[in-house]
Amino acid sequence: MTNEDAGRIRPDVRAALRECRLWRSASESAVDAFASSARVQDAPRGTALLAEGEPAERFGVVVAGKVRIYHLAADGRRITFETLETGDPVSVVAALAGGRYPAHAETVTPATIAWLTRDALFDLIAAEPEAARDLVTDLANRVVNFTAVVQTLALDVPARLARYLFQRALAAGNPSPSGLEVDLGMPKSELASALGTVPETLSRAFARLRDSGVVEVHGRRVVVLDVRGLATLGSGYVEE
Amino acid sequence: MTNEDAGRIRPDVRAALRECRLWRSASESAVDAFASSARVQDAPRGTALLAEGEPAERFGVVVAGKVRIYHLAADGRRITFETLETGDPVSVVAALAGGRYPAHAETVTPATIAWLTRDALFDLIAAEPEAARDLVTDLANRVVNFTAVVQTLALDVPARLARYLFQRALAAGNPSPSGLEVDLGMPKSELASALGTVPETLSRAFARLRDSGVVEVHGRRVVVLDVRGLATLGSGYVEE
DNA sequence: TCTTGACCTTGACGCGGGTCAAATCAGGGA
DNA sequence: TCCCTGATTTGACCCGCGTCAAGGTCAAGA
Repeated sequence: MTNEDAGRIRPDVRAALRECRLWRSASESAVDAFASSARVQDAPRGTALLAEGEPAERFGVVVAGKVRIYHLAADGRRITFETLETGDPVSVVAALAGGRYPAHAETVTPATIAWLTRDALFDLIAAEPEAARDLVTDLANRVVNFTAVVQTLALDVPARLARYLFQRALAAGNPSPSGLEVDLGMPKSELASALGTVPETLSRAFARLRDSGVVEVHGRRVVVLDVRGLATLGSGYVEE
Repeated sequence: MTNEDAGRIRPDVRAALRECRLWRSASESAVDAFASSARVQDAPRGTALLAEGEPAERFGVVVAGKVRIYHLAADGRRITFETLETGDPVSVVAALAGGRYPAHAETVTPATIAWLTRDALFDLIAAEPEAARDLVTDLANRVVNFTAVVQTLALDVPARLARYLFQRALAAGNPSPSGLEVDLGMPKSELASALGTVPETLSRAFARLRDSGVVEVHGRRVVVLDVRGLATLGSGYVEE
């Protein structure tokens, strides 16, 4: 780990902090002050950044690279909660809650992390009410998302996959002659983990969707032929 | 629903708002101002307070009674997220996130709810930085709790039950000759829903724990004979 | 062309647990 | 005391999915 001189803020660190949605409305000077308190870590791929159960004394912001947040179940199975990229905060909720880290974090690629303290963040929101509002809104959205995750886990795997593809198709689908084309952007084994299952079961789920005629699968590229059918299989939420 | 005159704050409403941990550090005057903006609803048992999917325009605080927060899965199964009592906030995260309610809420007993607006809460935390800190901490704790819920759902039902009984035994167990006695305080069918299962499976889980010799079951009263064994079945976390 | 290895797919099998149905139990009222 | 209603328990059955094992595909490299 490298300690940065407060007087010299790395441009990539400043940019990443500026991009972080937790304090989007904060002033430039507040972010700079914040950035100058950061401790920057450049880590190779596969580095354990923090371990579940440790006291949560600090939090991070991803400056570059990808970071995986996951839980190791008692039987050794790994549940991936999320994969973080530039500008995303790492374990900020644990640090704010003041307890212990509820999950592990490790780098998936070579990555740079800026580490900050809970108190620095409290100072920031005390000084800038707009930032407090950003932070509260973001935390509230996380809770809502977790609620959705719990609900999704009640669905079977094909439905979870359908819901995932539906969201991806709407958010990042490229129109093509036969339908919306989605690039998974990760190995299917990775997707399986993100959906809370294993590659074999995911493979069968893809086969089901293919046989139902709602998607075509070509390696990592998936063509959604029937968006509405996909939404139905994913149990509703056609709205919006 | 009854609109309260701003000049006359119902004492039970004031007390409930005062008790709410979201703004524990707020001044008396701030809470009174907040309380005077509340709209109070006295609802009989079984009243639907809000429905999943509706725009989240307001949030509530339970003044009296019990409120169940739950999700209806596509197949009609009901998943109870939590049961709220006096001083607990209702759907405050949805209101803060500004989206739609992620779950249903209904009264389990006759209940009184004080309804408040998102803007009133933002005004409160803008005026009182300490309250902002309370709110942020509480939201962060909710996220951590949800993380724990997701992890718990990865366990089988006997393990989930063991974990639940372990926590209850530590938090509210009465020493008795043979061990810690815990009163479930609800029908087993209710407990089954809270643990994400059905009464039949819960009954079998109790039978497993009984046959293992870690608990005795007498209706709603459970005597924990072997706290350590219970913790082991619940997959660890003996610490603390 | 022949490896080698990463990734994906398919089949067989077992277990957990949800569902249906029936038996049992518990409490309240006439 | 007897009956009725709701809660709880038990047994039988089925389905989803995780696991183990066996290919299959593809690309890089010798």
